[in-house]
Amino acid sequence: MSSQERKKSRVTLLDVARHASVSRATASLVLRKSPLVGSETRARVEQAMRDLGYVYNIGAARLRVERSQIIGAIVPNLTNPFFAELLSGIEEAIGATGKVVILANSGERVERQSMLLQRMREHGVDGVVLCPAAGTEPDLSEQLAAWGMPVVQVLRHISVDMDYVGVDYAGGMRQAVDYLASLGHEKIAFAVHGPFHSAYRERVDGFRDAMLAKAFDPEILIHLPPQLGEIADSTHLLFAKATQPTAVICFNHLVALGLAAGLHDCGLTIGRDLSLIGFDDVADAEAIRPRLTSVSTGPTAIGEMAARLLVERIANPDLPPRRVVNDTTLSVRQSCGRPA
Amino acid sequence: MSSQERKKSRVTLLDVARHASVSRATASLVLRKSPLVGSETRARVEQAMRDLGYVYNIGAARLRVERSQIIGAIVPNLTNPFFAELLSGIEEAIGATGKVVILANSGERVERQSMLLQRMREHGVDGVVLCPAAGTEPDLSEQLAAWGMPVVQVLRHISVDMDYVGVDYAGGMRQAVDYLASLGHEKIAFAVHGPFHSAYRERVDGFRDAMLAKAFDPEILIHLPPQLGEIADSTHLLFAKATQPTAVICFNHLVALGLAAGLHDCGLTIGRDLSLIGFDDVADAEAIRPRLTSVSTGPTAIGEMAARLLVERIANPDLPPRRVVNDTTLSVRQSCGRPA
DNA sequence: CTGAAAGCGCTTACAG
DNA sequence: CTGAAAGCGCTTACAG
Repeated sequence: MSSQERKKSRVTLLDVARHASVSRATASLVLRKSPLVGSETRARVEQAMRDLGYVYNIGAARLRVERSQIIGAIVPNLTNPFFAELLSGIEEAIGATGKVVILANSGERVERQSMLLQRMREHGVDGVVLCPAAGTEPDLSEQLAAWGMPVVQVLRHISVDMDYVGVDYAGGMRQAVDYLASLGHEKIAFAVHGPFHSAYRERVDGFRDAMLAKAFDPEILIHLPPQLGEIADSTHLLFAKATQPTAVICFNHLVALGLAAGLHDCGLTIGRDLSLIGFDDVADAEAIRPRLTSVSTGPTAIGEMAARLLVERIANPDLPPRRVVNDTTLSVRQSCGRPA
Repeated sequence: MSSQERKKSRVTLLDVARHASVSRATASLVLRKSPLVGSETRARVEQAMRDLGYVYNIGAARLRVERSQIIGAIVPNLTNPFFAELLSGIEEAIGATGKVVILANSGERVERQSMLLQRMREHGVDGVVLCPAAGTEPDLSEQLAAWGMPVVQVLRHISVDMDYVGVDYAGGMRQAVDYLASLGHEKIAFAVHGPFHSAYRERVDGFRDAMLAKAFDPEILIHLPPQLGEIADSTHLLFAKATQPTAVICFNHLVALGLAAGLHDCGLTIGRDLSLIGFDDVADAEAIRPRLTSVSTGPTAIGEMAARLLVERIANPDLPPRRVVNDTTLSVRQSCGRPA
């Protein structure tokens, strides 16, 4: 079928109305399932739609009502399985409402993020779920407000003026530290990496607070490079500080994977020579041996929740800003033992 | 800002035109960077756009020209890191053309996939990149053609009438088998799982052909359950056949991860007691110890290629259907040795 | 280069 | 329940 034929064969609501011998207004009411239309008429119209192969044109409808049924989702890194799970939760929940999600990857770049927001705005998205790129200025929030763009921040926050769905990183750190302390550990390192943002700060602060609460040295922070392969090869950094840790908490799933591999390379046995706790608990925590004890943050559920909040926000723009902070759970598996 | 104020403050092209003392037509030409407009006029119009905070309304434009600048991407499983990388390639390449991608997850369910295609059609997508759910009937292709919907199949194909971008699974199998044979292996198992589709068939057929070419027994197929945890616990199935394999090729990355873990649980050393080859080579092949020798399929590049083909197809609907089949590369690492 | 006009496919009062 | 009409914001000939 050539594109010309296609264009000619476009069936409109008026065609449907004529075929069913009703007015266009009535056909439109049937389309939107209005109770104003009698069931016999409705059936006739629906039959006409089938007969003619009618396709609803949301774009045209949108021009009248100010609602596109499209929402945007911007994440800093699609390749990270953690964000993939987040996205999967967003898509699931948004799809369930009959809407559709435009996906974009900011690649942790602020200018690219601006461009994407602008593009989404031109597409008339009803709102966006945003995991702000590291370095995003707080005043982005004012711009978005000036645009009248409903947004919910997810996992990272830049402003208290916008909805936020995230996780209780401090609580997670406490769970990890308390658990290690119960095993007898006192010299606990926190292995971090990646760019600086609210979730980074909350994890580090949470770690320090949890350590201080136990009167442990809160300053054993190990800075690791961003790439998976490089992390494994940087495992020696764990032992480069004055204090030799007997346990290490990982910033996230990538750090845990990398260190697990690196420790193996060093000939060290996890759980015996050194205890290891993961964070963010993505599916393959199960695939590491020994199985990785991990603080679970439930990215899928967070994505669903963020989507739900956005839908509410769109329906009711004047709601005060909300914060939803999910609890973490500690999944005890086999990577921690008593200090050597 | 209330939603009412927002509506009132909508700046249209006509406002811009008046502000710049030109006609709406001229303003429209400036918008689309037509060379017909003089540079002085152009500058005045652009200034007016800035002054007024004009936002281009793609939806309205779309109603005139039959092009939404939206494309759809449907994958069977977002959570699988392999598909996340694919998607990342698609998003990247589509974004580079200024278009936007609507993402959806079929969850490997055919009816859901139909619903998603219909929904995307109502949104007027210019085309879709589809990784068809297992069980998709070939006649979906006819329906899509009747719709006049440009589509490129990716990774899995259901019809020769539509563009396809995939990987040379048979070639990959040959690489794996030949490599193992060069190490002295003859009893090689293929560990499969998941639903049936073209990529499944091509891998299995490719495995058999490669084995037959070496005059090895081509029938050591091990069927594993779909979930990561269950795979590890099913490792004993490798040894339940009459012939005990000395090496196993994994259907994909999940199988490789699961079996690596399971073999560890059985007290077996990979590369010494049993050789293991992965397939699909996602990032964490590096995180397994020993490092996993793997057949790389490059999902990101495939996503980019599929996006590029779709853009071409949209521009030129009458092109004959094309097939792009990427070569795999064998990444030799440390999980294979000589037979025990 | 510009202006006036038609039209894309829908929704929404409004009068019947 | 129905019909006629206006309008959402843009693009596209067309005549100047």
